[in-house]
Amino acid sequence: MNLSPSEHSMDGSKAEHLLPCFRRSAFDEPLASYHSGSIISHLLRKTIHNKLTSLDNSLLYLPSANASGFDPESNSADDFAREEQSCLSFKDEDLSVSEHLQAKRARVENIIRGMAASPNADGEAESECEAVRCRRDLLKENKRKQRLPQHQEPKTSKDEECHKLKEQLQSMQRLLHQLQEKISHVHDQNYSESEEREDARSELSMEPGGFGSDRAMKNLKETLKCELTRTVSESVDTVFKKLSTSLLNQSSPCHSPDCSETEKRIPEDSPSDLSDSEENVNSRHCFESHGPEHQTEALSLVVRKPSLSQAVKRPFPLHQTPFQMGYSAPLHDSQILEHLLKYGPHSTFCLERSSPDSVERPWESLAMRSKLSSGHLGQHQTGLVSVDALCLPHIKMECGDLQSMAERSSFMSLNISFERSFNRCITSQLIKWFSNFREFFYIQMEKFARQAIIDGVNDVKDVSVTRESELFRALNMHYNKANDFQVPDRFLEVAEVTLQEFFSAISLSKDSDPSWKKAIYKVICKLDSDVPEDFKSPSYL
DNA sequence: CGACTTCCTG
DNA sequence: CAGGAAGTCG
Repeated sequence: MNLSPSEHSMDGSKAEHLLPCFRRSAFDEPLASYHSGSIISHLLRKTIHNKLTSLDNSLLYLPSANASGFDPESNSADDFAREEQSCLSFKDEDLSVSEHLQAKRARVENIIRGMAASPNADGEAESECEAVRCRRDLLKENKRKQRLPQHQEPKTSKDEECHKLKEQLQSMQRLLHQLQEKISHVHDQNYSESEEREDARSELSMEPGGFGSDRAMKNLKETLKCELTRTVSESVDTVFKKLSTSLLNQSSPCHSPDCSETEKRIPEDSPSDLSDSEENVNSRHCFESHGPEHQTEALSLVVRKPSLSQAVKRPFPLHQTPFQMGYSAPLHDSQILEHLLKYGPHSTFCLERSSPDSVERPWESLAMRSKLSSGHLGQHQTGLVSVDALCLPHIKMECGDLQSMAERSSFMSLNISFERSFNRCITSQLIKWFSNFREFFYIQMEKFARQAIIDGVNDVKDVSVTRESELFRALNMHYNKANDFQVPDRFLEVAEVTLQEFFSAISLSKDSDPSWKKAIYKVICKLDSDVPEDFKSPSYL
């Protein structure tokens, strides 16, 4: 059976409905390929984009918001309330948007609180997530209150909520105070320095000056940005280490004893094999990270393991810059930071990286460009690749001077807690995404297998997956909407095997067993690929 | 018990 | 895609 578009119900509109986040106008672009690296990169781009957008706004906003003076009882609360007012809309028709904003806000607040926490307060980071949850619950509760009669609200819980909210406010206030002090410190330092320089320059050229405060603010911003960037970078490292490990571990969903052998040995291929081994040579992706820990495992379902393995490899030598306009000369670090300040961390700035590898992978630039039109990267995207996780590790290394400056101003201590909370959030989110991707794959398999049975297919040999199959289109819409890469034949093979497994199981009514899918998972996980030796080498550390 | 996954729901 | 419940594993 060939699940062609005309034969099945999974038409484009339905696919679009299923995948609102990947919606695009053209559904009939030529089907290209999957590439796990791009998938990872998509995920991280979005993640970092979101995180940095939130963080950027928060970090750079907080000091100035209270520049007029710190008043814990009024200013912060008012600012908080104003922010609440501006961010949240409680119009009925905007409820979904409002909830979304609330969730975002909760994350931001979590991060802010993380910064406010003392470096030794391990428990605080823990409680921060709890606080965010409480806050989110509170927000939901408040919405519900608007609809319900007031007397239905227990007074005790209300008091508790007020107490929690107050604690959060106080925490934020402490943070604001700290930031204010640091601002004034940096400001004074830079102002006096610039004054000296200005005096000297005036003597020489009589040129009027007065850029001291601007410079101070710029330095401060750079410090903040650098710290933020560095933190994000390290967070991404951590995420990838955790993510790749976890996803490989769960690549054999079956936990039955007879599966142990499979779990010990790295399977050869999997439905995650979105590229075959040959194409995998080309699968090194711009988003690659590094870390102190040895990376030995990789994604299984949605993301090809070897690709992920390469995803944790440093994409470029330390002395090289990933920021490059096309293949032109690398940008100076100051340009990078300048760009970050001007256009934000998620702005379109970093194009193809300059690694010699990219020459071997002309598709990369193609893939990057294709993202332009795909709309994946959000409405703000106007260029190619964002300044995001792709480049952050590099920024980290290049801004050592600013970093030390930040250390001197004790940003490090704040940063530790910040990182911790941040890591937790971003990790869980990424894991969730990959989990969702895996889920989608199997859901589609089951769905189309059932459809085949309904369509009267009797022989499992008649079940096939081709590039013309509607099943393929559905998957491609999900994983490779912009057709960033050529889907390897191997993926089709694995998808077909999976579909046949589902078909057979359902045909034999095995789906009456609650754990009937485990047997299928067991088969599929054996199709996983080995982790490349390169990936295990110390050079990936 | 923490980390993760699957399943379900919105 | 996100959140949560429930189950699994080390």
